[in-house]
Amino acid sequence: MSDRGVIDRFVAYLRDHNLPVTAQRLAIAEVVLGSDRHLSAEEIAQAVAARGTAVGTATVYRAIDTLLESGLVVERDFGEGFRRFEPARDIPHHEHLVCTQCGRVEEFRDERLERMTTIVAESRGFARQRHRLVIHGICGSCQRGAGGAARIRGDA
Amino acid sequence: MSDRGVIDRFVAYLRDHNLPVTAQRLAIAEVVLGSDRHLSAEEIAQAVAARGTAVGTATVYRAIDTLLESGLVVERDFGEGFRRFEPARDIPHHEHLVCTQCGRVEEFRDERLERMTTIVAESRGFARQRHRLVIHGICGSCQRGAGGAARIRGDA
DNA sequence: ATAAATGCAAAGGGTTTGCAAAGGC
DNA sequence: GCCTTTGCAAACCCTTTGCATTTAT
Repeated sequence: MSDRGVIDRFVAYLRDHNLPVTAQRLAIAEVVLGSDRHLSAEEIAQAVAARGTAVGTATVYRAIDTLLESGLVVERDFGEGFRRFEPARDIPHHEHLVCTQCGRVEEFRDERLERMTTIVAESRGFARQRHRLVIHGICGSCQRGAGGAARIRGDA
Repeated sequence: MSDRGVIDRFVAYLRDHNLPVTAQRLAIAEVVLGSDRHLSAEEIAQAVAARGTAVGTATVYRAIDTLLESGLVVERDFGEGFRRFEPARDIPHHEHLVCTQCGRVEEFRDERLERMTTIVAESRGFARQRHRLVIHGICGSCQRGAGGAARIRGDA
């Protein structure tokens, strides 16, 4: 299930920074790094609790901070009013396709887009740093009438 | 300053929906519809107060809801932890370029991008509804060393 | 032994809601 | 006059912080 190698890298990061390797940090790291979804802080807490080692909310957020600082996890904001987190995989950068019905998130990569953003930014005098593209639509299974659930705050 | 025509359309919308045309709604509509910036709820409240007619926070949010429903205003989420609002101009859709230093927001339009998002969505079985692209970078004046201020929450 | 992490609960920021008072139609 | 809006304050959600206690090293 969870990729041992990534956990080891997190432990190495903790050691490097003289940060204690606690059971809570490990449990949280295993959940986030082992997930292929974009988890919210609450979902992380629930998943950790489901494994038998419940942790406090503050601990989840503090562990997430550490994971973000380690670079092993990245945060996402889909305009839901809260953040989501996902393992920073080898993929250098990718865009998101979000189902407005069930909340499912798919990823994709497009190099043309990458180039295009640089050109646009420069044409307006901006030094491009990064970009973010989210396409909203209805996924295949929802189009076929599978009852969805999640609701996200509309943004243009 | 504010475009009378748009206000009239808002009044027409209110009439059409049997919603009272109150001084507060008008003041808020004039501020939002007359602005060329992306205002936060708080900024709207301040601007309205500056005009001499202070309104409560709840009223600002409720009036914004009405403006959104009327289609005359659209909301934006730049990952700052709160929403911003801008008049829905004739521009059908546009992207944003945000300065990570001073917070300045510029808009632009790109048709190729529009098409590209439809193609990508369809290739993955999604029925495209809308998309959102934000490019982060450093604007010209900040590159030349003008002290910025605003800080936005990092998102990839 | 020491410095840091944990948990809890309280605080914090943006937004929403309940309800009595005010006001448009 | 009836029904909606307003304002205030309390409630809400997500997130952060303070502090006593537990824990890794």
